[in-house]
Amino acid sequence: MTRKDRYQFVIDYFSEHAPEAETELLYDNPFQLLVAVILSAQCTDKRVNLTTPVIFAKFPDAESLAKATFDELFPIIKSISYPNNKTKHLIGMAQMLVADFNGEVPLKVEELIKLPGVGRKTANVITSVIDEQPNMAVDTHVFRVSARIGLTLQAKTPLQAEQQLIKFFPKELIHKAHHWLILHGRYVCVARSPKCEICGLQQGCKYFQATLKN
DNA sequence: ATCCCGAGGG
DNA sequence: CCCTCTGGAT
Repeated sequence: MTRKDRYQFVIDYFSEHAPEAETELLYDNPFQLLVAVILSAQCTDKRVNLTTPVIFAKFPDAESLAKATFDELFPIIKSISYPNNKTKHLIGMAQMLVADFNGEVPLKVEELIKLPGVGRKTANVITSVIDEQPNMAVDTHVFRVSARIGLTLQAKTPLQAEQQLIKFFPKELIHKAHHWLILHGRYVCVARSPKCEICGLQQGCKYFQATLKN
């Protein structure tokens, strides 16, 4: 199977079985999504979703979060990974939104990555989810699943994987493909003992074909 | 012991 | 390139 065929197989499968795939992070506006994605590093979406409503009840927008003190915010996100860093990042991020972006979330990757706590992956999530820009956020799930299936070849970094994925997925499907791969990685193609026996991608998956030989 | 929608700094 | 941050779930 050529790589192009593999991509088409994946597109056909998910178009039929997961046409509605979207983020599981809860949010009502770009600001809330940005906060949620910053918190999501090395943490489950489920836990993020338990935390963000408490934050937004007290700090509903960039202006209020910019005025928050460390000691006000830290206890709320204490049970998330890296609470120290994330507390500083969230407040700094809100302060920069107010200072440089009129309190609004910019929708350009180059501007987003200037914000504290916002790297390439987060910037790609925001621009693709909010604005459907053809950017592929490569997180741990996308990286692992793409490598297993054979969508990416010899990708050693998330950036290399991203470049391959945006080259082969049609532009208009990139923001959707991101969620296909995330959700597949979360529920089927999990890191430890992937559930190949219930996976609909067997016939197009490099990893499954390789394990068959054993 | 390993993994969860990573980012920043050296 | 490496390292650190660092809590909860399985």
